Amino acid sequence: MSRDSHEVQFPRQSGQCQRCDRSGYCLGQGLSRNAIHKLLNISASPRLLKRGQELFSEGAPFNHLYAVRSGAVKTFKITPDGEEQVIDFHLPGDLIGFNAIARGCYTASAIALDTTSVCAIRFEDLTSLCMRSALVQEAMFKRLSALMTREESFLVTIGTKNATQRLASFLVTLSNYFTNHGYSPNSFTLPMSRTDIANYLSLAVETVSRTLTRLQRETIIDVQRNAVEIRDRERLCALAGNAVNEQFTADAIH
Amino acid sequence: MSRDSHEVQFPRQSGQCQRCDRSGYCLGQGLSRNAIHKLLNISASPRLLKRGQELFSEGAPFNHLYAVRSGAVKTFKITPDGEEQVIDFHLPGDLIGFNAIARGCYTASAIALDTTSVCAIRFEDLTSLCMRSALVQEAMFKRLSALMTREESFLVTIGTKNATQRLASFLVTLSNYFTNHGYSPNSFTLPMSRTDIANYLSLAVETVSRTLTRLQRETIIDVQRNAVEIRDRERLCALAGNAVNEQFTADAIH
DNA sequence: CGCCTACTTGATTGTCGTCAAGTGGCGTGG
DNA sequence: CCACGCCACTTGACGACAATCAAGTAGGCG
Repeated sequence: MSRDSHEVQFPRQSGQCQRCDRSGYCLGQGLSRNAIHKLLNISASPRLLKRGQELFSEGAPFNHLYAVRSGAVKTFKITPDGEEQVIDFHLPGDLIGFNAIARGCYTASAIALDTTSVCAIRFEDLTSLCMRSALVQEAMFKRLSALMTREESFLVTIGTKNATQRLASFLVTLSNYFTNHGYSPNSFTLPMSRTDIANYLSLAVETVSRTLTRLQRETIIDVQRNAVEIRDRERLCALAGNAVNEQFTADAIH
Repeated sequence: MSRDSHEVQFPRQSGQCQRCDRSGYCLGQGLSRNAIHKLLNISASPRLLKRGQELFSEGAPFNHLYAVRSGAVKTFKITPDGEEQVIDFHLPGDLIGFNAIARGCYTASAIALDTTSVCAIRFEDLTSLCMRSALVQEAMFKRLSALMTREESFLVTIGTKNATQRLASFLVTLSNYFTNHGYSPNSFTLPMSRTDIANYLSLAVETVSRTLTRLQRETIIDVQRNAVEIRDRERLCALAGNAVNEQFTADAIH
């Protein structure tokens, strides 16, 4: 890192992976205790980011993957006309930076949406660990594959769904994440702004706002600022899935 | 393969990778001669598909990656409402099936758009090769990463560009592919139908047709059936990139 | 208290999807 | 060999959904 001026330096915390409550999780579930221990030897120290602080920027040389421990991160690109295109949101348990492997430099910028703690994992170390542990290698391939699958289905979402369905999918995805991580499925806080959501879902901010309002009027959700409550999971999922019938939308307009 | 009834059987050809004119290429450039030879030992026999024949189908158990040797393949999903969503087109040199690693079954179906020859690569063999060769492992990671980057930028295309820009991007991408593979950059044949293009670019068939016509009227391209000729690469790239000025579109309408 | 930013709400426009009617190439069968 | 029918594609008319433009509201922070 000493010469890596493109990446922001953060104060080192005392704890290592051993102290992390997600010990080993960041490289994939299904790893044996043994594999986790091997892993621990290569893990770098955690870093703390304040809201709005940059983790890495597009084009910067790639050396580390980052595992999100807490908080939230968005990755994004700036299009030639100066618009921000949000690529993805990353929550605890996510690993960021895989895109950079091929080119050797990050293909997007990453900033913290909130106070965030990340573990830097030297990619060089990780690949050498993969050479020694078939389990870790398998976990890496699986993780990369899962990310591709995720992007692929997101692509289908953007390509085929309308604004309401996109928002619904987005909320359901978030809810599922929170459920899987032991939080309340039906009541959570959006770590990102409306503009971020809009840029992520390829919609205008106004459309996001209007659609959320409509979902609220339909008593499907309740939104107070960034606090979301899912009131009718049934209907939300129906919309997210593939609502063929759009009467809802028609009704909701009036 | 004996129990793999979900995958279509094709007559085995006499040649192995040794006879393939793309020897070793399928697992990534940058591999040493040595690595390629290791690779050759694990490569399975090539298969021949006729136009419209299925290589694998969504949900079938995953055992093989497929390297396209010649021809063209499309991967697609069927949405709940019965529509076909084209995920990607695959040309010679491409490796198909990475998405399946995580779940253990294919996440999309694949069919040949034309007479096509593919090499089946047993994933199990490939991972074990990765354990023995750091070069192959690196190539695999890079390839997966490159695929993610590609999907990511395609996502930006779908999310931010209009019909004209999407078509232009599509044509430029194809042209670049042909250029990189030693074919004419400005004159090629589309292996896929208008409907496939539409499903891929998330547009209506009619829009694809209209837009191609418009590009032709503007003397940017020339389309005769599936034969495409790029007449004004300059303007096509301008449209594909990020044409801020849309006068072209305005003009072309009349 | 006041400014600034984030968000909301309304009015209008435009792009693209849908519906509908052609056109043309190609294979099949008489 | 021609006629027919099928399918892929084209072209036109219309309407809908979401973007844009514009104004207004409400928190958060100095």
